[in-house]
Amino acid sequence: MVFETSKANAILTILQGCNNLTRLKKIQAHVIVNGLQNHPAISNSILNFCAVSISGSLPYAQHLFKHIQNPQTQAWNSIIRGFAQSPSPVQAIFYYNRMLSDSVSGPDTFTFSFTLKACERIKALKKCEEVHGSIIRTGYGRDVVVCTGLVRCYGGNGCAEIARMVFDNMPEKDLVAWNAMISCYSQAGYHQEALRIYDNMTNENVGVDGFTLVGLLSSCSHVGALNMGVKLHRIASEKGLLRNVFVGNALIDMYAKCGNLDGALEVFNGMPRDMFSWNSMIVGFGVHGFGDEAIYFFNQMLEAGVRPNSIAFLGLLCGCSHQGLVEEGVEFFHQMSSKFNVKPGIKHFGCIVDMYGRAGKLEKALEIIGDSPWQDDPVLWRILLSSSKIHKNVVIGEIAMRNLSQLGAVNAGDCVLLATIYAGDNDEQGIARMRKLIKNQGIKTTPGWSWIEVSDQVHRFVVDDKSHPDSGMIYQKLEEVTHKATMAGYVKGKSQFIFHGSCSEEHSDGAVPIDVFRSAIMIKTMFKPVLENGIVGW
DNA sequence: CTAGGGTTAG
Repeated sequence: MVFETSKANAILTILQGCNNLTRLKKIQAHVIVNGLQNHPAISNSILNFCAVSISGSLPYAQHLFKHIQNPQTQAWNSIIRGFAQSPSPVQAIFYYNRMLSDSVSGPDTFTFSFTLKACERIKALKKCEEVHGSIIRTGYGRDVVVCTGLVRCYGGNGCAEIARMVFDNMPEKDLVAWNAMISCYSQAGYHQEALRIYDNMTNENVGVDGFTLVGLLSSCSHVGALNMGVKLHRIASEKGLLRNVFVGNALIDMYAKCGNLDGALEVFNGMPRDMFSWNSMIVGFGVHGFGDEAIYFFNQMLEAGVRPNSIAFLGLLCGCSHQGLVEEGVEFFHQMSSKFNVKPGIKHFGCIVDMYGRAGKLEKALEIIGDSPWQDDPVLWRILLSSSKIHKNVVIGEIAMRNLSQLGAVNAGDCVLLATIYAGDNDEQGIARMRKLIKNQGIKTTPGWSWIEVSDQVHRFVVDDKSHPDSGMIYQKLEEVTHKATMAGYVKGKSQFIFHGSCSEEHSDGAVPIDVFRSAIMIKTMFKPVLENGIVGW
């Protein structure tokens, strides 16, 4: 077929600047008038626009595709790519299947990339494996981009080990490939591995960019690797990446999770902000018990014109709960749905139950559970049970336990909690009942663990852990710290009150000397598993 | 000249 080159080129230029469907259809009419509807570059360009562009139309792309007699690889790629990024990625896989079975055009690197994207999004592990086979058979197994797609696809399907194998077998790895491996580990929760990848990549001269830092920082937040985080902060600063919102947000979150709220604030002040930035600040202050600050940032966010979502409220309510700001918490809880159109989830109810519970308003807490759509979930009852323990309330404690029992959700921690309540009431029979319950039902305890970062290494440990070579020295130091804290007013078993500095009868004035606060944080960290399982003295 | 990698809750 012969086409008029000058006209075809003119139309192609116009097509490149096209940004909406109505205009495209006008150009298309022009194409037909000039007999260019079968010009390969033009028909591909039109199809690609409809399939891929945000202002295109996938149904229309499908319609066009149907009328192509022998679709070439590029046409298949357009339609597969379009569906891979659409709300229904399965369709991309249907087209891929049809391409392999019906078409003479074979898949290329683009086909595999787009198909893998679809597999990743719909979690089609079987298909991913099958595509992997085709990739190897067709000789694309050494392509960096295709392999990066495989790494992501396996990673997103919960197969981090296989992702790692694909990664290790790549003949050459560029920065994007390294970043994909890091974020794969980070998102799968293999934080130590993510950080270790960074050590390997520094030897390879591929450099570091914002993507690298975001993945690594996210892992630092999760394992509390503050020293490492600070090191990454310095790199971000050197590379001029502090005004990158993704990097900034990851830094804010890292500092906040590690308890360095000043550090979080410093980053926050020097960058453009989005919803993530505000949420990280609110949640950061909230989970560390700074309710006033959480409220302050919440209000600032509203002033900045950012609409709060459910996470913002989670941080806010958590802060109110931990600081004992009951009135404020209740007010925000109501405003959630009435003013901001955010539906409270189970965790928001959990905050409110916890808030009333800590404040000693156990009947109110019970009422909230009754009014919530989550009476069939053990979580709220368990919060009520631990509130009952704080306030030594046998009646409500037993109600909570009865509900847990009816749900078949009783665990060892629950029994310990109720037993502690009985102990406060000198109810020997009650204690014995709980002891028996644990024994008879064979309810297992999962040991809690904690961690501490020494230079760049994060050490994990459990209760009574003696596995560390320096364990003798460690326990000696712990003894020393505990002694100092006790001298300053720390009471064993009451650390959660000291930690939050308010809302308890023992420390009702809320005035806690700063060194006690620091020690309490250390003790809280070191005894975290003990406190959470409530095993002390059991 | 159509590819691949990013943050908050749990």
